[in-house]
Amino acid sequence: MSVRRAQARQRRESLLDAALAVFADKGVDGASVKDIAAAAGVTPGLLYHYFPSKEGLLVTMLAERGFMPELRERLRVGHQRPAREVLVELATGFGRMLADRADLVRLFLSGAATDPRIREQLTALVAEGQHLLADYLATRVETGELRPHDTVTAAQMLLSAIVLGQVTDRVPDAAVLVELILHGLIASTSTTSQSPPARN
Amino acid sequence: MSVRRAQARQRRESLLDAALAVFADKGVDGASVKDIAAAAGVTPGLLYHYFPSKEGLLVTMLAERGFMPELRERLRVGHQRPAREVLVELATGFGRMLADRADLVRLFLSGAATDPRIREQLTALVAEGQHLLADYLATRVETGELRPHDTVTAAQMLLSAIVLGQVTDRVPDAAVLVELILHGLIASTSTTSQSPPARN
Amino acid sequence: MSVRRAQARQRRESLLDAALAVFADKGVDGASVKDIAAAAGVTPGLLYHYFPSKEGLLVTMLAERGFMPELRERLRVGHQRPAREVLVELATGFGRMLADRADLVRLFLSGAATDPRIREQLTALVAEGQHLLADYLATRVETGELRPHDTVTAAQMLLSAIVLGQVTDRVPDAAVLVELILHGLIASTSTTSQSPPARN
Amino acid sequence: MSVRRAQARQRRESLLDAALAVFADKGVDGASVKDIAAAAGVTPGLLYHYFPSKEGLLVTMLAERGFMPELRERLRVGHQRPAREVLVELATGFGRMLADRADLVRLFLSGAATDPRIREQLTALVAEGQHLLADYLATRVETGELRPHDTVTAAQMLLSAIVLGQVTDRVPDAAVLVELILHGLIASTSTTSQSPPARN
DNA sequence: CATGAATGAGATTTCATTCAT
DNA sequence: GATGAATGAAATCTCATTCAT
Repeated sequence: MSVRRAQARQRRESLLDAALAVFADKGVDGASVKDIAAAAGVTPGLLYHYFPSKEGLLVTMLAERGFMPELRERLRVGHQRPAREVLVELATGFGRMLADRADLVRLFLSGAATDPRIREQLTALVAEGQHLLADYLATRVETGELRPHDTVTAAQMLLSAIVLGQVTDRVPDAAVLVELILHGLIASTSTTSQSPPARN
Repeated sequence: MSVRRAQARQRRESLLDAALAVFADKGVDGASVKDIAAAAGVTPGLLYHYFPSKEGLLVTMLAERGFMPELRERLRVGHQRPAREVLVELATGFGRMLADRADLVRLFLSGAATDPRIREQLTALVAEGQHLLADYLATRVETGELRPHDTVTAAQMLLSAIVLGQVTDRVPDAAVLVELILHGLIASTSTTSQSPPARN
Repeated sequence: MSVRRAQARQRRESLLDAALAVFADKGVDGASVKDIAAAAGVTPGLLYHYFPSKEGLLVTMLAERGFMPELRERLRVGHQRPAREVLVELATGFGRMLADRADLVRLFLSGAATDPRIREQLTALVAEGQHLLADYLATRVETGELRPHDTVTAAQMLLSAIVLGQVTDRVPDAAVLVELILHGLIASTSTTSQSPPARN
Repeated sequence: MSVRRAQARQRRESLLDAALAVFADKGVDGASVKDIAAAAGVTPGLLYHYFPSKEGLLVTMLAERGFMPELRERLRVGHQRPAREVLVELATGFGRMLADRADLVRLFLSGAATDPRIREQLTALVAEGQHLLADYLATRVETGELRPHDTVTAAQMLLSAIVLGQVTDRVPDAAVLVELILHGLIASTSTTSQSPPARN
């Protein structure tokens, strides 16, 4: 009985993986149920035992294979550590994550135009990302490391540059990016002289 | 002779317009050739007199209705005017342009995932945009208004924030954005002289 | 389990039969997929479950309904029996076979002009036919019944006359044909003068 | 006025040539009017000034570009010359002609199955060819060079071998072919022993 | 659980022919 | 004569989904 369950879960996972791969590769509309089933090593009919429809498979896949979990993990940075360190780390890691999951990135891009569900997820994703990063920035403002500023917009700037850089194959250098950002964020005039903007 | 030609050109334009409208409305895959032809007041067959395929129509439409011309116009900013003024103006205008043509932005992004020709167009677009803006920044560096810096990355940051903001419906405030940017760019008081981390 | 399989095979056969009938009736281009499906009592879509395309159906049909098996059977003649008897029998039977399946002959010839796979099949068929007949002739040379000669060309002559005769509706008389052939092949010396069986 | 006429005739010829080439290349159904017009360097519309329809163009082309004239020329052999010489010459020349006009050969083959007009032409062609050759053979019978025999079937054998050889890329050697034929036709008795040209 | 045969609706594309210019 | 825009009909093929086995 438990074996059955395990097999079943396995199948489900296979299908989700296959769905991600094939959707990313051919786009949501371009991918046929047959393609996905084949990629998962099953027959089309079986897909309908695990998911109600192609649509349902897409939704579930987005929920279970989405960026959210990893994104949260990655942005749960130590709020006590200095900004430059944290931001460079984050920019690097975030960029790498996007590169690692190029599948999903492509899918989001191609799907955002067409599919309201994907669009929604993308928006939520961006919102959450900005929010988490902005929160961190706010704590650094409180410590006095950073000057008061519109942290959400600042977060947006950083993340946007990384995401779009990924998409257009013009990945910016993390250190440079952070350096540029920081010189608009650090709260002092003369402080700067104490910390000669290095570049990793 | 000329009348015929003119009418033909007209038809072609109609088809491109219809394509833009219908693609934007239903997505590339969701839009049928029949839909587009109907929107242009034409039989589906005629579409193939003017374009080789649905895909070809999409590519051509993006090329001819693309942002390039307007982008160039908009970035051909007065190189003598001060940065803050110019950048706010540009951020505002650029953002508005994208907003006005949100359809196109989405089609570009989604198409880029599928069609290499569209990806190429998009890449060229981004490159050109960054290049033009970076050039302007460089002249301001020369005048001493801005400190030496990696102008390309700076340009990318500004533009990315606007574009992605558009896509995710989180348009940043132009003034705020520029203010943030500038505080890393302005060749302010004494700091800069001490730390001239240039690249460009 | 087996029932399903059997039914599926049955369907496939139906489609092949229908293809042969309809192609023969209307020509390859004149026959629509719809026609063939209808003739098989099936919806057009199903055809693509069994065959990759109309063209693929044609190729497969020619391969599976082709002459090869029967040809081999027919040419596996008794190598011990005298030439005249064997050849007349063969010419008659071969001609009859072609006549019975005139449709197939025409499809082969016309398809060979278009599809390389069909051309290949046809070439193999011809080669095999010549080879088998030539082999038989060679054994008769060894027994001394026939004089040494280019057996392949001789085989080609006989078979060509029958095939082309079929295509152009000018089927030659088997006995006459063989008689003509033999009088160049028989190793005798003066026999010929004794039996001048003319016609015309 | 005469210039116009000349140009018009030129156009017509171009179209016929183009039709032959394109029909042969793609088959009658596979060739579109647009293809043919393009191959002739004109627009589809113009084709309808010179011919009533695609069908009409085909018929006219077959009539004006058919094998008949050349075939007749080639078979109008000197009836006084000895058989071996004439037949070898003829087999060689005929084979070469078919090779030179591979276009037409292919068209006849592919079209014979579908198009009754082409079928008809092919039949007529073969009939005429056999007739002409048979007539020659008959005169040689009268001179005593050849023994009495079914000259039509003999002619058919020779021509079939050449035609099918052409089609299946197994062109037989003209000399060998004629040698084989002759040894069934020559009215001699002991000749055979004098010239036992074997091959195999 | 799992298969894969079957369907029906619809999508893209082709094409011979006509005719205003 | 010559063009090429325009049409309408049809053809090939795809696909999500269902269901008997």
